[in-house]
Amino acid sequence: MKAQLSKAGLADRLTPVFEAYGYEGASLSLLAKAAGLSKASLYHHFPNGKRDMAAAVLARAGARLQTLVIAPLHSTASPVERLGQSLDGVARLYEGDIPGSLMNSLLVGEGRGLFGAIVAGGVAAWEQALAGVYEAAGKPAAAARDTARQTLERIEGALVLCRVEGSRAPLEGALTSLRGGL
Amino acid sequence: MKAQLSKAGLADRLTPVFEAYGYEGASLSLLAKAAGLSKASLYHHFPNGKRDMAAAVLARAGARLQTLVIAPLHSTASPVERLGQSLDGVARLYEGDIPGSLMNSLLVGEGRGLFGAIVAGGVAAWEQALAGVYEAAGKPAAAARDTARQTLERIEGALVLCRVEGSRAPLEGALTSLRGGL
DNA sequence: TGAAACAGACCGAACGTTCGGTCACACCAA
DNA sequence: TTGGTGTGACCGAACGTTCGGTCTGTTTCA
Repeated sequence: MKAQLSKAGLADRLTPVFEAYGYEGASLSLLAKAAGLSKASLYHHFPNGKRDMAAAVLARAGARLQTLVIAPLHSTASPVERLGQSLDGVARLYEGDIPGSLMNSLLVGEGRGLFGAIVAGGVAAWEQALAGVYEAAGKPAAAARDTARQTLERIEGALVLCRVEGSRAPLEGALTSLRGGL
Repeated sequence: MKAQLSKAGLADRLTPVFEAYGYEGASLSLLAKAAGLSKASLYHHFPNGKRDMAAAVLARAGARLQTLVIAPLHSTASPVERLGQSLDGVARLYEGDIPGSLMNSLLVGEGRGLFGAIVAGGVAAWEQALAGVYEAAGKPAAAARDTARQTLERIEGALVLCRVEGSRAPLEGALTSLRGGL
């Protein structure tokens, strides 16, 4: 038998654990249970252990960010449509009843030294793409950068508030509000 | 010797550890080193261990939030001045080269179940006080609530970006921008 | 002298990790 | 068609380490 679960599928199963518990909080026991495998089997797929698992999860999240959120910003549609599709992508990227930001959780504690640079790269790409759309919508370059930064702040802040309130409402509210911002 | 360090002073020393590492990541070794005490001595001050320490740190942070950020919102000054003083308080509350949100770090993993309700209470009080100022500034009640929510999102989001970028700049930028929002 | 403050040594449990080995299946010569 | 061999997926059990937490004191000062 070749593989009951692909590496990507495995990463998908591990994602919610890292998202909810952070790098240090995601114990091998929790990860094994989420994967439906033993700890030893996890090492068969990720020879370098937890670091490898988190890296795979982060790579998967980066790919999803790229396709769901950033790619729509570069499409040929009108700026308003591009922003709308990208925000739809955000809603799909952060799914679930209590959405959590992997980027946020993974940067608590030890994870910051390990994955900080990767996360920073993804965020920078997102911010730049957003600024491009706002500029295409007619804003001066400096104002477009400011608006892009504000958009990121509001999305990430809303995700924090989602965890505080234990609800999806803050994210949905922020997205609705942001859609009207252009 | 009665006490080389008061409980509040001790909590202040423990704060950066919880802030940077979260609840699970903050090990007793790290906490003891930060306090300048042995693990056994920490248990003298906090009989219930890590839970007590985190609770003390959180209580201290709540008190600082109250005096630095929320109290100014309730003063007799003009709405614009009240907001300005409160944002100054935010800058002082989140000090340091790479400011971190204790509320955010502490809600990753196990901490959410332990302290989620306390944090949610503090945030709700902050949001309500903000909405009061925006309403006093002439906004309709619904719009005031929306603006208050947005302000919180931007501050918390900026703190996330501070950790991503390893810099204090996002917070300062957001505060400057928010000051101009009234 | 009595009590508070503190620390070294220690505990069972859980941590991340590794090892030895089982199992199901693909492949191939007889 | 069959039996032997190879291989990748998988797991139980254990590794050494560190975890949160406790015990038995010694020091310090009113």
